[in-house]
Amino acid sequence: MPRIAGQIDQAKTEAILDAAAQAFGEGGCLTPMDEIARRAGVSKQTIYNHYGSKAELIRAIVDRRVEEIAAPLLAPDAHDHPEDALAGFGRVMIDMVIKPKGASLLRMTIQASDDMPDMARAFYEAGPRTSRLRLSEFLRAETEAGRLAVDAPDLAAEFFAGMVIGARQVAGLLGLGPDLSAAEIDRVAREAARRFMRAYAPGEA
Amino acid sequence: MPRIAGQIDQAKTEAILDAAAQAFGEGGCLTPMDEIARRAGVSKQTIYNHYGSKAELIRAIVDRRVEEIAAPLLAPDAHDHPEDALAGFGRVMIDMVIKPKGASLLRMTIQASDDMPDMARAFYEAGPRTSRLRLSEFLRAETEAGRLAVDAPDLAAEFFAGMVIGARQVAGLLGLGPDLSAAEIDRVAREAARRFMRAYAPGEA
DNA sequence: AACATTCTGGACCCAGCAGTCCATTTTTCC
DNA sequence: GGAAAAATGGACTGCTGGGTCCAGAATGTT
Repeated sequence: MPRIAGQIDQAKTEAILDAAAQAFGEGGCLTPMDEIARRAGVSKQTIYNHYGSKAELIRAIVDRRVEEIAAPLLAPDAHDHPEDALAGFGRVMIDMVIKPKGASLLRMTIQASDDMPDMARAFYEAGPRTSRLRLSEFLRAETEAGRLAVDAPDLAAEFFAGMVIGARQVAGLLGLGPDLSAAEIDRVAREAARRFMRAYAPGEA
Repeated sequence: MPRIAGQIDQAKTEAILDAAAQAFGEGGCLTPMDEIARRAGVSKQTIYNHYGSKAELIRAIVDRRVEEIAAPLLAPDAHDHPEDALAGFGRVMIDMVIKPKGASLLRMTIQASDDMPDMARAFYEAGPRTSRLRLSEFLRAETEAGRLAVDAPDLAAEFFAGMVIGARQVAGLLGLGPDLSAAEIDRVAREAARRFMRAYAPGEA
């Protein structure tokens, strides 16, 4: 058997995926396949050899990006002071939303959600949903440890996530730049954590 | 001069705009013009008599919807207890984000933001931006009156808006239903207001 | 009644783009 | 070197959808 199937595949597959992710991120899902091929330095036919259709390609991008982006979003570290743990968690969330990779992923998913509602749901579960769950778990644990007084962890997690993300997500979706430096990210995350601690401080009737 | 120009216009213009807004809201901006014509009970040519192109039609929809939707978002009433005022404001924000009109408007604007960045910016200024500003103004006034202790009103406004909106906005953009009853909206808004008050309560070092 | 204007509906043109086909070249294994 | 698989590139198909054109009908004005 010549050309052991699936060895060079891997390399080209990656190249195609990267090029497509970048192109779709910049120009939206309406970017023609010819351009993807051009950017990937690959013939159009080759794309169709690896991915059967544009829809499958998009799905592959979202699938990969979702795990890659959700990875750094670990549960807050319970060994820190809760305020520091929250601030760290907040920083990662802001990063996720602001960085081109994260922003364009959401953009793509929204655009494609009409034709593939299942993918949209999968994205939501893997992304926003799990981040809230992890945060909610953390809040519950801290409450049990007496360092916080959170009665409704899910809602509180929603609150904190909303605080740090704010309008930045929709601004990004509208193509309005990030306009937030690393220092500002840190400041926002810290302040959100501080205020959240106050809102849920234990030891009040 | 026969057929005084611009009288029957008005009625048809409205019909077209309504039909288009609904159609685009449901199926996205990719909905064909033929369907708009069909829904409006109007010939395609007539649409092009009123609006020169699809882009202009979209722009007209966004322009009208933006003011119509931002209208109920008045500044919180300073005569109420601040917590009640905030809760009321929060309810309106959630409504805005959840209701089909608001959700589809944002969706449309995002989809069209590639081709018309100026419109996207105008939407952002008229929508999210002004709501934050009004809230921020309110917080500043309440702080001066000694009922709150907000040091950074803009950031605090961002926090509160984020709390009430949370992930509901992106869920809506992904086509995942509202799944929030009027009672739940009220509960979320109240709880957010309560926690916010705690976070920014005056009289602490 | 005569006329200007708009509306209708349906054919029509044209561009862009997903996806296919194919003759030719390259790669990799035996 | 030779055969099988895969890649190339470029022509090609087919469809969708924006926008136009036009002949005739409807609606008004004078």
